[in-house]
Amino acid sequence: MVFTIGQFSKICRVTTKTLRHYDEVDLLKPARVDPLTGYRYYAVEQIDEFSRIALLKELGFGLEAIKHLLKQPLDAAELAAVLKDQAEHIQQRVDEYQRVLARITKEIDSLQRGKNILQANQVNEPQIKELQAVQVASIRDHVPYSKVGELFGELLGFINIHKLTVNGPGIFIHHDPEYRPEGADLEVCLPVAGEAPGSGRVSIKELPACRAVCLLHVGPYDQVGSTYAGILQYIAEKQLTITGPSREVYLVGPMGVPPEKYVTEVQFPVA
Amino acid sequence: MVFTIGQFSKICRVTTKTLRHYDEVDLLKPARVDPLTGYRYYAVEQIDEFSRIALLKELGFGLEAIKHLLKQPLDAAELAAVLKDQAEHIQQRVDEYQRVLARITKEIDSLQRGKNILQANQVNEPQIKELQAVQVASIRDHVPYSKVGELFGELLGFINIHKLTVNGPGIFIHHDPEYRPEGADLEVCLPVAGEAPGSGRVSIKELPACRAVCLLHVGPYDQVGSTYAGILQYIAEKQLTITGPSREVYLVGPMGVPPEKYVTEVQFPVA
DNA sequence: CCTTGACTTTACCCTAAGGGCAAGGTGTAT
DNA sequence: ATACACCTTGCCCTTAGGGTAAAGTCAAGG
Repeated sequence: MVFTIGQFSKICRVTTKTLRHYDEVDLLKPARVDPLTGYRYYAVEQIDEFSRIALLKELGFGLEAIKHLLKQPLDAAELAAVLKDQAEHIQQRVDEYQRVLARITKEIDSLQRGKNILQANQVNEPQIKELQAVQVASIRDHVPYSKVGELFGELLGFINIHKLTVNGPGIFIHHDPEYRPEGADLEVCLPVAGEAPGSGRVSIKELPACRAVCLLHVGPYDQVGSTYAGILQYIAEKQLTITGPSREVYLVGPMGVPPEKYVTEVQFPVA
Repeated sequence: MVFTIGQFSKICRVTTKTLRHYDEVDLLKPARVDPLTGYRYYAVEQIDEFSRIALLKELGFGLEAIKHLLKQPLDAAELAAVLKDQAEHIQQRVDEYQRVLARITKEIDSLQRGKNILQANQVNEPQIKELQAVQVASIRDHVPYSKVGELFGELLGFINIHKLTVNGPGIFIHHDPEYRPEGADLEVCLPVAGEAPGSGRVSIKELPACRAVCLLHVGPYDQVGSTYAGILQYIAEKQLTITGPSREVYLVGPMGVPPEKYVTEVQFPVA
């Protein structure tokens, strides 16, 4: 008993296009292909073969994965492990979407309180952001501000030695509650990927996620004061509470561009 | 204040590739493009423009949708409606994935009871399927079996007149509890898409979803008896209860192929 | 003035799972 | 012989960019 592709597609309730695709990717080859005409002919047993593929597809596997799963037979325990793994992947997807849903309802909410998200913001309006946790290499020390560049150099040396990868802009944390012209309690951080032990002055740690009021500062650092003032005024207006030391993130920093082009984001953790 | 694409990408925490892509699809064009070099230059205000795009993206909108959303300003009520609509779409995705999750856990379950899904089935082993609900045009009448072809012809005429589209194989429902050689209580159905009133003998209705024991029958109809026997034996073995009239689905039917190539699926609704 | 290195440009191919279409060959029935 | 349904390959399309290459541009240092 053998079927043409059209008949087989009706039996399996799929399009011929799909069957040709499966042929092409070696997932389900026809039992016979006429060497003269190229016509594909499928055998009855392939109905079952197809239905196993369809089952795996309903479980969310990709064609490549299905191919491997069908290639060599797994015993029940192995298969169960694969399925559990798959379930985890799907669960991650679900979690992602549910975060998105939460964000949407939050936005609808704030919309009804009169904030239209799509309205253009004033460029220099502070914004509340949810900062994500990030792994960094960091050095904390009491040094004058002018030495900050050297600390970043030290970090880069450490990162090179330990073969880590920098994956984000430099961060500068201001541990002093008030301004102190020299010997301030400073911490410089570079986001890194990879594992390494801290050593000497350098430690590997995680900057915790937090909510923060953020404001971009464009231009040289000597005018950063007004940006701080802007944030602090915003915090006062909204009656927020500062919950940690402020950070500066060097988005476009002193390498390669003149000071007027520096871009720094100033962040104050708040609740 | 104006930035090159690299600087702007750092400020916005996004790759240059993405910015070029947004340029290409007219989502975010640089404030100025040097006509000689093609260099893109972005203005400070575009940081805000970008952040609105990023926000919408976090809400799960596609780039095309974002473009339309940003093109003409919506008021709060309209925007809220759009967001609710979007939330519904996302919710559908979540539901789909959760159905998949349910299927996976079900399969793990049956795996632990010793059924390996990936094992090749006997080709003629009955299977339990969840049949989906489907809208059909149908005629029910007491006629001899030999007139069934004419009933399908009548349905096709109706479908042509009302400009419906057939979107599935013909279905034949056996309303008699036992065999009756003539004047049996038969119903023939064709799955259709579109809306139309029933008229005369033809009615538009929905075949309800159900669980059914299914078995393929390959070959001419006069040997269909053994297929019925196979199903009924299976039902008896598994101690299932028949919950409705049996159906035959004409997967590869009498049009264009000789009787030995007919493929029919026999289905018995069970609980 | 020249070189160097960082940065930028366009252009092409890739992703997953097919959908749509066109031009041309094939099978079967009348 | 012809009509018509069916089959073939081939090409382009979908999302949101990623990767790479070859070549042009920018600013700084010698």
